[in-house]
Amino acid sequence: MHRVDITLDQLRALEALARTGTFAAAAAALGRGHTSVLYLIRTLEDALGFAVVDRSGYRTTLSAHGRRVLASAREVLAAEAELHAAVHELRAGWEPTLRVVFDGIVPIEPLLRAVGQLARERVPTQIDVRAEFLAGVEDTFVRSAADLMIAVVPPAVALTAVPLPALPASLVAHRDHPLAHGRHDTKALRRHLLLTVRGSDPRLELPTAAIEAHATVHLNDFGAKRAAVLAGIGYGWLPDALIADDLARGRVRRIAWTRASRHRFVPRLYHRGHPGPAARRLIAAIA
Amino acid sequence: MHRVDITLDQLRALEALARTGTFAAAAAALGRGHTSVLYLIRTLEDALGFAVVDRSGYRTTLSAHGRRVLASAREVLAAEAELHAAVHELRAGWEPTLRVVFDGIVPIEPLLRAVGQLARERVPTQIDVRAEFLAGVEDTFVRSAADLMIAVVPPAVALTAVPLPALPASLVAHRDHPLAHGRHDTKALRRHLLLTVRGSDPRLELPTAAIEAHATVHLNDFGAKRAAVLAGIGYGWLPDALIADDLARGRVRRIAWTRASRHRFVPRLYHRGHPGPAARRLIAAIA
DNA sequence: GGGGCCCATGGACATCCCCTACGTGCGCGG
DNA sequence: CCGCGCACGTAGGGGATGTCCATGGGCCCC
Repeated sequence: MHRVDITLDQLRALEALARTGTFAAAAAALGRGHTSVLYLIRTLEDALGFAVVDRSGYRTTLSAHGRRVLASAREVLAAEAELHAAVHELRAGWEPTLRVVFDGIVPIEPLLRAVGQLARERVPTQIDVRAEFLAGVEDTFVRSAADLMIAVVPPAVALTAVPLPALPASLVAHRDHPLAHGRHDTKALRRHLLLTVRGSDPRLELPTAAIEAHATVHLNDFGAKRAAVLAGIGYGWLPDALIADDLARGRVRRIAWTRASRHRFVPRLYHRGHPGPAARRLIAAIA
Repeated sequence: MHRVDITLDQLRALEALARTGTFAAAAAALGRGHTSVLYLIRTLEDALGFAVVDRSGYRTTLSAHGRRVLASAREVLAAEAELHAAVHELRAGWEPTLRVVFDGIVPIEPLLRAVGQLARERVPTQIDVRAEFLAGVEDTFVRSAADLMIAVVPPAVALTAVPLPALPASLVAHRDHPLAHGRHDTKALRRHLLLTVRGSDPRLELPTAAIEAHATVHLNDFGAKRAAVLAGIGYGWLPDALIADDLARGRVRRIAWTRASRHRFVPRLYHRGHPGPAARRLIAAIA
């Protein structure tokens, strides 16, 4: 039976032999004596079970089998080159992984654009981006030991923060909802269904925190919340960016509450002490 | 400076270590003593320039760098597995390459379907399909030492042939062409422009071979020839499959020639003495 | 506290890999 | 036609390399 081990050295020898055409030139390209290449090719053929060079003529050429093996060998060597490139970048200081968790309430385009840019530059860093909502952001940030976080809820752990553009939000209801027209006080609001995302956090300091509505519905994300508002199920805070169209077409209306019908979420970009190069690039691109 | 060599053995050790979790189990999976794995990982770290396992705890785990390297290592090992698979198939008798040249006049679907099927089965054979026309088919067949050929012109070299369904063709002209209406003899045809593909071959035994028209135009393929006919430039033979729609809509008409206005091209599948498995599969699928 | 794992080190040793030296076959030019 | 250059190939030796055995020590769990 054949030996089944294949060595990268053997594949490199095959590649050099195919590229240069002769054993001697291949050996020169690899920086070794030509007998070394002879040995490598011979042991490669031993492992493969068939010849890769045609020795029938007085000058050797690659056999058809050899050319087929060469094609696969180049794949392996290309993968090895990728590994080397990644290793080189890692040695230059790039962090191997970068986990980002962000609040789905913020516009996603700047973040994705920056991530795409990094990926296009073949940075070795594996970037893992995850969307959560409100308090869920910090939960997964600490649970998965993430590096960056874009959160609206101020986190409990100590982190350095970079403020991002504020997100105006409005307290809205469907136009057919009783609260959609006229002016209402807190007592009036309390009689209707308040929609929140994942149990809105007191740290948000929303004006509605004191309402303690008769009934509250906790939804998973703002998309579901918007759908619920559009269905007339209840009322609640929604970011203006999400309902600009709905407001313009009159499908939903701001509630004229005696306290406030507008609020500004202030998302912040949080990171730990000393971000790596990829994290710095991402921070610079977002902030 | 670090050594820059990386060995497949080292990558295999890293992969086994990541998969099993401990040096001892990795060694067992690789069928060697655990010190061998220790050695491989140590020399790998030496080559990389950074640690791949985190030895700070009392149980070792992969470091973040190690996980990143592992991802690239798996790519290399996957490429190696591909190579092994190809080698295994080649040893089982599959030919490394299969060159097919066919006449563009024949319908291409059955051939492409068979090629796609082979490719889907991850056959190691590199399949190279090339379209030519008439005599050009045999030219490239002998020049590129191809294995299979679907030709309409009978080849000069001795090959075993498999007949394929005949391709009816018609002698046609545009409806506004003088030959499109009425009955014409050979002398009448000779006064008009005969369109041919790549200097039609006498071996085709077309009835028009004796015409020796006043002027003949040699085109590169039947697509161009159909376009020339539709433009009213001349008349000539076109396969019915190509002009079925044109005939139905009356854009082109069969020429009522006193000799014949229809012809049957008989394509044949030619191959050399002993086709390999991939060639046999292709022959069976087409014929 | 002891048994069971596991990592780690050191030394021995067989194998492997590469080199030097030399031989052979072929084409080419004087 | 015969040497010369080039390229492939073999033989043998020696140093590097990879693997194993034996041993030690740390930590968890019972």
